[in-house]
Amino acid sequence: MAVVTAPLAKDMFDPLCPSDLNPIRVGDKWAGMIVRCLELGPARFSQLRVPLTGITAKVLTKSLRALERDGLIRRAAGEYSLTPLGRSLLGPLDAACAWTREHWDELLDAREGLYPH
Amino acid sequence: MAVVTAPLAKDMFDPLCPSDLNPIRVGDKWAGMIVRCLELGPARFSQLRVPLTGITAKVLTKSLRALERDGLIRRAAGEYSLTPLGRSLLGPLDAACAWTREHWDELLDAREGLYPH
DNA sequence: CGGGATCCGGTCTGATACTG
DNA sequence: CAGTATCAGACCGGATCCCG
Repeated sequence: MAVVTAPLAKDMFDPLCPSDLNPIRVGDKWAGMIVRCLELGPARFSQLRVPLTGITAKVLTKSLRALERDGLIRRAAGEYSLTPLGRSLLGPLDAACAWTREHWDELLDAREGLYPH
Repeated sequence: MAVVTAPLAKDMFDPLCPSDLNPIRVGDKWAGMIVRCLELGPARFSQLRVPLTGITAKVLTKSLRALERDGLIRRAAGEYSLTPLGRSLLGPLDAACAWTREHWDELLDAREGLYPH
């Protein structure tokens, strides 16, 4: 796969999205988004910080280390990329995202009243 | 679906299984297992405690409340059961379980050395 | 039986400062 | 640039006791 040199979009993820509603998660809070970012190609630390709005260096470091420890990503020459194992995770991750998109309104309805207006 | 009167098995889940290795999760630590239990039919509080080895009443209560709040389970007449939304979650949950089974040895290898012997 | 109240130790988080 | 160190506060699951 070719290296993507285009910068990752700032609005790749909606920081206002109440993603805590999603009952399906991959790793910690950020792991799923990190995998999504790396799906497009290797990226550097500071590149990853752009779409992951509001993440601190410490937390990003911790998430990256956890993913590395679990064999899902690899670090080489200052760039992070998915391992084959990490890439294989994209399948179930897509399934989870599809489910969430499909049932998003039901999830919101279930919590209706908890988020007035 | 008929009500399952047979008790849930004590060894439905392996308490020694290092399930923290699984990068895909549904809700909190227990939510996935609870959904699995209810897949077989409605169950009561004390029935659920049997396969969920070691769970305390407080934690089970909290998990059940969270699942109820999110519209995945419903409580009626002292029995918990899956809602249609909760049942629809079984698809992606199966996909996640399949991925984990398929890559379990790779996950263990990745952490090799962290668990000596 | 089905929880609620309380306490506690560990973890996670954010902010800030510092470094190779 | 790519982190590490540190500290304070929030949050977490687990244990224990209690209650209708």
